[in-house]
Amino acid sequence: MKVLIVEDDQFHATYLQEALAEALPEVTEIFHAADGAAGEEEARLGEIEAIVMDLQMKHRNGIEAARTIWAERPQSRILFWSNYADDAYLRGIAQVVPEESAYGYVLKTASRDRLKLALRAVLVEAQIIVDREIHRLQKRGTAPRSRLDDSEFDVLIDLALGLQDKSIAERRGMSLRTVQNRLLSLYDKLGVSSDLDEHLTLNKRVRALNRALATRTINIETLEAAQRDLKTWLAGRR
Amino acid sequence: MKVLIVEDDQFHATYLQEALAEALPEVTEIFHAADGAAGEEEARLGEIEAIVMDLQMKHRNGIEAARTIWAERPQSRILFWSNYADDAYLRGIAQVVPEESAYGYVLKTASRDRLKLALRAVLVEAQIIVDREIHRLQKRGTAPRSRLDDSEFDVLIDLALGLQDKSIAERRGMSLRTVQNRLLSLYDKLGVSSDLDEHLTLNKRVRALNRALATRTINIETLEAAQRDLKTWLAGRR
DNA sequence: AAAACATTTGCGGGAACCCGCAACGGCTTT
DNA sequence: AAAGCCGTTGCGGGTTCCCGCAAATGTTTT
Repeated sequence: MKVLIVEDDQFHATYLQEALAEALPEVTEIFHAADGAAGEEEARLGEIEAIVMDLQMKHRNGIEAARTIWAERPQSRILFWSNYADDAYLRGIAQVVPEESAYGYVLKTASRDRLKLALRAVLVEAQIIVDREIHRLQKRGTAPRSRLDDSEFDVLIDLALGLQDKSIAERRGMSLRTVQNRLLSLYDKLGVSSDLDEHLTLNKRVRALNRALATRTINIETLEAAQRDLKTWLAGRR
Repeated sequence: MKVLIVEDDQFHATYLQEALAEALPEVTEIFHAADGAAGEEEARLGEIEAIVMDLQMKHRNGIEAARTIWAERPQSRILFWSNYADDAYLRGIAQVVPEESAYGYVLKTASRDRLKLALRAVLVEAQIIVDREIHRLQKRGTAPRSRLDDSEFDVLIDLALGLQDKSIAERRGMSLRTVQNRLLSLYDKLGVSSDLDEHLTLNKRVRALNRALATRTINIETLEAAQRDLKTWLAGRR
């Protein structure tokens, strides 16, 4: 079996390599790429369908790389290995993972045993496994009071890019007032006006973005990717 | 000479330890702490004045730890060792570094030689040394078109927290209109309306925060720290 | 099929925001 | 001292935003 490691930190890459050798004796070859673009290339050339992928990398991040890899070989198994338990990453992955594939999400702080377990479960057994840590990120009470649904999330993205209500309505095919309804529930779920002093009225729009970042509902990579999407949408609209 | 390493990633900590041993034979003892709070404690108990500090750590980040360490022993030399070339970090450090101390900023991607050089320059020679990488973060044209001055930066922080014009004016002791002038120059410097489609009008407030994040002028740690500052200001205002 | 409930949409109004214009300092130049 | 420059402040008006109210439409329950 061939496995590809996509990871830009040298230490973590060698650690992974060792764990991989210990956990999966059936592995015959280990390839290594240091960023997303190189990872896509390696996977294509080597016809590799078992991949361990770091998420935050310089030029092209792990989710984007995964998207093109899965587009070419939907049955690829990918284990994401990340520093952070950001809900934003999980959401990004959920949007690109095809039906017939397997994936996993392990934190870099996980024990070696747990990593080895995940390696076997995803790469060999083609199971889906997600670190439980991610589901309880209640640190400092900074969790949204209830999970955003997809349409709310879309509006949040557009808000975060700086679009105004009218443009969001046009882009998402809703009426102006419906967009505003979504915003209201966003403000509620993100806890925009709950914390801090109650006599202090805030700019809800900005505060919503602030809270979304603080709760790790979105992160900077999300924003950068969303901006690229917006650009292609704008280009196709004329 | 005693040196303290504050770093929560085990691999990076041992790598640092090796580099330290190679670069500085005069080092007699190496201490290690895995997060900011523990680092402050170690420095206090061990009376250590030569420190290598990671910036992004779970609970208490490197800048906050540095602030309390420097408050207790202003002559401490601290070498910051970070994954990212964010202007936000440098600005944060510049705000807490006392006159009589030395510090440095090295990226984790720097070569071992450069790291060793920085270790000697800061910890032994008490020089100030900053990785040049930070000053040219023009990647994808995402640099502010001109550097923000301190008062603009203050307003940016307040904007990012979600304060509205009136509250910013009160907090910073300016008139409403002056706050708005600052905002205008912020919008200009951050390139709020330049990119994307020119027929698309944006919500400037949110877009400003978006751009400030994209250009690494501020980051999530900045926001979290700023929010704590705001809370104490609110508490002291009644 | 009727009733109960949820979601979408339009209308309207008060508040906040963006920003041009002009007056008023304070500071430097001549 | 006069003139010129720059940051600050007030005023006013056009836009956008936030959101209550109520009608229309869609969905589930009985």
